[in-house]
Amino acid sequence: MEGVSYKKLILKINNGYELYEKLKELNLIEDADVRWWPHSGTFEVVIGAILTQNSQWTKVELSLENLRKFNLLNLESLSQLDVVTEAIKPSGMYNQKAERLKLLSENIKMTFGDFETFCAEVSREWLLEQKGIGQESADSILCYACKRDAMVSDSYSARLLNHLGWEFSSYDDVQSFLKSGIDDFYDGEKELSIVYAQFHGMIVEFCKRHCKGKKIDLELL
DNA sequence: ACCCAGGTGTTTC
DNA sequence: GAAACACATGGG
Repeated sequence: MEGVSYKKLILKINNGYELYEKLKELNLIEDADVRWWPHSGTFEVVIGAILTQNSQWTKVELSLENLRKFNLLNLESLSQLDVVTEAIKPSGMYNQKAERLKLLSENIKMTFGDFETFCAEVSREWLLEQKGIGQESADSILCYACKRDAMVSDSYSARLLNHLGWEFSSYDDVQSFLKSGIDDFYDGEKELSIVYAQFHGMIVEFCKRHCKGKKIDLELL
């Protein structure tokens, strides 16, 4: 294939909804995979949200495979610190993460009893009180495990928006921008929670392909 | 040998 | 508050 020429254009994005529409044109996620995060709606998402912190998703998949192999993907088994630590080594920072998974699973059991009740009743505030769960992980869990209307922001979102000419100083600011316009212009075809879920998914998929560190190729936008 | 990856908590100014 | 650091592995 000779000289694929990309058309470079200065993209003017005024709010989150315009970015959402732009990304949608690129077919970054499969239609069938409605919520994008693997095994959305299951406890595995909660574990993945911790494991993926500052590590590559491909490594998280290895850790999740190990956990699955030893039947550790459940609230009861995560208390077994030693085996869990061993299983999640591929995704790094395993001592911290294993300790935090143990604490989190124990607190979920103590406060909600089971995962279904947790999903139905947990609040963002409760999640933020847990050691090892910050704003991004809290929103990821709400959005992809509990299927709530939560817009996840992350370093990819900030980086992408930076390259589009926007600067933000906090997680909240980036999140607000991403949500801006969506309530007003959204046509109601799908649930809002799925719009948010896919929006963040598309940002990640786009950046995984076109953003490396501080570099980014916006040719495709 | 360096920088990075679907962050968070702690310490220090 | 913000800035610096630890956490830890494996790929480019």
